[in-house]
Amino acid sequence: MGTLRPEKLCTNRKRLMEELVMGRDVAAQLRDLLEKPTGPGGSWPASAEGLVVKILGSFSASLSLLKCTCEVCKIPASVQVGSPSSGDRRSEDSGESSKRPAVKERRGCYKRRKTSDTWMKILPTMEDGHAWRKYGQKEILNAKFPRCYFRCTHKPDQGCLATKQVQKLQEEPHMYQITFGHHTCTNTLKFSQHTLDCDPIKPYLLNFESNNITSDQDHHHHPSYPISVKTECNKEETESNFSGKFPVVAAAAEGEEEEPNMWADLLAMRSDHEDVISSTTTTSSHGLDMDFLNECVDFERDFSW
DNA sequence: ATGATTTGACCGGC
DNA sequence: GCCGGTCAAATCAT
Repeated sequence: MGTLRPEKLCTNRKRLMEELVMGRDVAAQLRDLLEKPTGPGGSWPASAEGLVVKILGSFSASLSLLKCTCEVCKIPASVQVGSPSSGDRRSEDSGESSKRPAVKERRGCYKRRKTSDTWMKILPTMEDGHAWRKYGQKEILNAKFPRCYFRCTHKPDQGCLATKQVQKLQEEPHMYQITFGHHTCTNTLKFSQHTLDCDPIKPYLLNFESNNITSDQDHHHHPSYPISVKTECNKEETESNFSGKFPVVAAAAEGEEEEPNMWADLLAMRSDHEDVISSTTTTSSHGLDMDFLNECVDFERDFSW
């Protein structure tokens, strides 16, 4: 786990909030601007682009700061979970075993993959830009929350063997310990394994700093890094039973209290690029929506870091 | 109807 | 033998 000196952490958080508030204000300005009639040919005034640049710059700085405050660790998966062999034993697993009719013979039906090609991070969001399909959930010894298992949705069509394991941290339920496997599919929506390995946020910083949201690169690097504090489970009654659907989507759909769906509008502005939204995870293009900013502000206000 | 999720069983590594 | 990862039928959601 990375550590940061408390005073530095405090400064970073303050700057983070300043950046986010500024971004929010500029976004509001942009909203007002976009509500006005468009210019000839349906184009937006040049000042809109300036505001967009400002917003992106603000987010870029914020993400940089977040990068410092988030604990992002690179621990070999082989040592990822301190699971001392001691501890309470679960006994229900070996209970009555014939509720299911005639399970077909599965002896030797699969090989457990080596973990050498996996890597673990602790992030505030489950989302990583890939499309995943949940295939299992398991209670883990000495862990309060179950571990969820996901595989790449492109396994059937591209044979991608990537899997990821997501587990809420016991101490910090809004943080997720995520173990990634390597993607072999070509449908990476946001960033490659390598870039994620270096820094989960960096690709977006690069993109932001390009200040060119309509460039062709946007096909693969649109500024929608799903950093969101809305990482709650989709079902309240099963706090640990989150589904594979990314919560940001729900967050965006829940209805904004004060801000319209500006990011949808912004994306629409770039809609001359086909089909940015090509999979379920791209619905997280709302990931940087106003809810996030509002929550950050609320979070800062309510929570003494 | 189809695809996604849930969940108990199965399997392999330690 | 225990524990965690995976399978796959059942169930749910759209």
